[in-house]
Parts: sequence; C-alpha cells; structure tokens
Amino acid sequence: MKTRTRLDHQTRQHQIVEAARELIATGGVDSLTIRGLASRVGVTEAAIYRHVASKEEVILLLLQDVQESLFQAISRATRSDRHALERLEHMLQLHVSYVELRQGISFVVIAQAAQFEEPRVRSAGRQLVEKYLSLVSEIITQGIERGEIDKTVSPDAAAMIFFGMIQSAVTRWLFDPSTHPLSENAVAMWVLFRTSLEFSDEDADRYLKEEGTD
Amino acid sequence: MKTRTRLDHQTRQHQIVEAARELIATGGVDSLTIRGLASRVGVTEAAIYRHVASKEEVILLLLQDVQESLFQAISRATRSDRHALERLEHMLQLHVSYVELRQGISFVVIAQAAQFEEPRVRSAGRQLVEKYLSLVSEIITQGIERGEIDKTVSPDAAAMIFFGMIQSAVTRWLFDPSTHPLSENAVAMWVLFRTSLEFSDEDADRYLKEEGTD
DNA sequence: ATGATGTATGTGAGCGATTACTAACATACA
DNA sequence: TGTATGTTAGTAATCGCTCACATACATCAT
Repeated sequence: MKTRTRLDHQTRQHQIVEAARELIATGGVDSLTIRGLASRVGVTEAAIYRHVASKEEVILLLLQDVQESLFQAISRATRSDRHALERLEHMLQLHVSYVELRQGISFVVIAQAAQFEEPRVRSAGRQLVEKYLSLVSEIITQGIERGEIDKTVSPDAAAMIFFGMIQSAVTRWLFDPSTHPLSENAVAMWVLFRTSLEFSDEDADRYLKEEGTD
Repeated sequence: MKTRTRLDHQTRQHQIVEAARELIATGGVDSLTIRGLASRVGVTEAAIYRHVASKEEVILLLLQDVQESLFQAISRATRSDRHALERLEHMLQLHVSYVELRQGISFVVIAQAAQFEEPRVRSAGRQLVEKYLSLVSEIITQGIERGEIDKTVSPDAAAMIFFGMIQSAVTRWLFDPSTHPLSENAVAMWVLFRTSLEFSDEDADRYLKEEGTD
C-alpha cells in the first residue's frame, strides 16, 4: 500500500486550485479549508503544504485562475471587429455562461476578496475588477470614436452599469437558480440598457457619416 | 465588584445586533464571533446566549435590522408623489447614503447570505433582495402608467439594473473608498441609465397628454 | 546495466489557537 | 422568593500549520 501516486508540483497545484473552486462553489467560502482541499485532492493536509505556502496563497492562485479563465472566456467578444454594441452583448452572454459553468465562482470570489483582511487578496480582487471595467470602458470609448455609441455617454459609468448588471443577475441567481435564469435576466437588462448607449434620434443623422477619430 | 449592570433582554439583543454590524463593517464577516460580540457588548460569551439562541440567530436579526433600517432610509423617496424618475434618483441617493453610513454593511450581508448554508439565512437574504426589487419595479410600473416612463421598459429588468448599479458602486467603493466615491459613481450611472427610461422623442408627444390608468 | 545518492513528494501525528456552545453557580431585581 | 441576567470554567470540534519520517524517482558514478 506504500505505492502512492506521486505527481509533480505543477499538477498538484492545479488540482488544489480546482478543488478550491469546487469547495467554494458547493459550500461557500467558509468551506474552503486545508482539510477539505486535502480530502478532495486525495492527499493529506501536510501534502497540500508541499505545493502551497498557505491558505492565502490558495486564494490568490484562485483569483489569478479566475482572472485568466474569465478573460479567456470573454476574449472572443473583445477580439471581434463588430459593432461595439454587439461586442458588449456578446461579452455579456459569454460572461454569463462562464458564471454558470463555474457555478457563480467569479462573482463570489471577487465579492469576498473585498472583505478579506489580507492586503494581497484585496489588491488582487481590486485589480481584477478594475481590469474588467477598463476592458468594457475601452470598448465603449471605441464605439464612441467609431460613431456607434452616443458621444454623451460616459464610458466609465456605462462600464459600471454593465458590471452591475452581471452582479445583479448573479446575486439573484445564487439565491434561486431555477427561478432566476442568469442568461434570460441578463438579456432582458441588456435590451433595456443598450438604449442608453444608442444615439438619440436627433443626434443620429449628425454622426451617421462621421468616422471614428482613431 | 459584583454590581454588574443588568440590562433587559430587548436592550441587550439590540446591543448584540449593533455590535455584529460593527464587527462585520470593520473586519469582514469572519470577524463576527461570539467572543467578539461579548467583548464589544461588554459581557461574557455565556451572557450573549441569554439573549440570542445561536450565531445563526444573530445573523438573522442583523438581516432583519438591515431590512428595516434600509427600507426606513429609502422610504422618503418612495412616499413622495413626484415624478417616477425623480423618486428613483432620490431613492438611489438615499440608498447610497445608507450604505456609506453603515460602512457597506447592507451589501456585504446580503451577498454573504447567498453563500450561507443555513436555509433560513439564505431565505432571509433572498426575501430582502426580492422585496427591494419589487419596490423599484412598482415605482417604474407606476411611472409607466402615469406616462412618465417609456411603456416599452420592462419594470423587472429596470429594477435589476437599478439594484446592480448599487452593487457595482459599492463593490468598487469597498475596495478603495477614497478613489471611488460612492455617491459620485452612483449619480454618474443614474444620469446614463435614466435615458433608458425616458421616452424616445418619437413617442414623447404621443403620451404627453395621456393620464396614468391608475 | 547497476547501485548509490539527493531531492521532491508523500504520510502520520500532533501543535496551539480559535470556534460555537453549555453547565453550574451567583446575584440583581420585581 | 422566583426569575431573569450575569459569571466562571469548561466542553468537543475545527482551524491553519509543522515536524519527523518514509518513499518514489531522476541523476550519476561505476
């Protein structure tokens, strides 16, 4: 029985982050314990510390993983050359799909990060939010330059509303997933919000012929 | 030294809820412990249990207190007979002031409630969110009936965006209060979002003379 | 190839600290 | 005198984490 499966550092660390995500998804942040990680990975607690310095590092790795996978998931929308509004709509759908796939992990982890004492965790969470907002804000700014979005729109405010739509949908969905389907609520909000970004009729013809100043 | 100050059940329970709010505000949800409550109230741990059955009840009482105080805070906006859009703007400002006063408590507690295992805590959090959304939704429905808001607006979707705006502003504010003033961000979002609710120009004159069907 | 060796990965046991909570007893007050 | 409010001193459970030790595996001299 001494024939244990020995896996390399990288593989184990990845397993630990994966286990952390699953634990939080099923039982909330309080369920994230070293014991739980060890149990899920299939090793002892002490083995966890061979690949991770502390519980804090687990959280930081998870935040990093969330950031990479989330931006990977929504990158298809940002890369496209389509109309800014279509890119935003696509991005919203991709983000919502991501949250459903990860069982709400991204939102939960970020929200919790804001509450953590550890400066590094807070910092990582803040950077994730700011990076996301910047991405949305840039799309909107581009849209304005290209004449696809009303120039009176504040990109920063619009990005925050966009971010808030996801938070709102996810919050409701976390409480009762069956009653509040994530995707449907997100689409309903988008249909309404996009009218804020579109040209008002009086301005429309004035900018229809202009080109983006890029 | 045996002359302890003996206070009645109701007073102590109120002190406990107040202490719970302060603990969470300063150190996050993990800081909410029976020891911490006892220390802040100025009694021993065992005394806490004279007025509260369990830690879960503390959270439920806190949620109840948040619900009452929040709706009390925003009631001034809902009671008014003014234009629906003005009522919503006023409500947003009052809500933001409330969050600042309570140091983000309302948002944090609700978000955490969605993650708790205990069914009663989850239920209380869900009801708080739903009640809030209903309130906003009703104001919008009234606005539509009175011809103050575009009839194509979905009250439910608009209410969720409204709720999301607060979540978005608070999330950012919790990470860095000085850089992201709650009130300013909220106002900036509102200025943008309200254009979604207003009449498009073509419809405006059609409904200007109609009365609400209430 | 073979065997020795160093290192990375694992285990078992247990550390001190903290958690929510309780029992036995004391005392203020109606 | 009874009851509500308090204290002291615990409980078992769990937390993050560490130490001494075991073993798989790559490397390297022979």
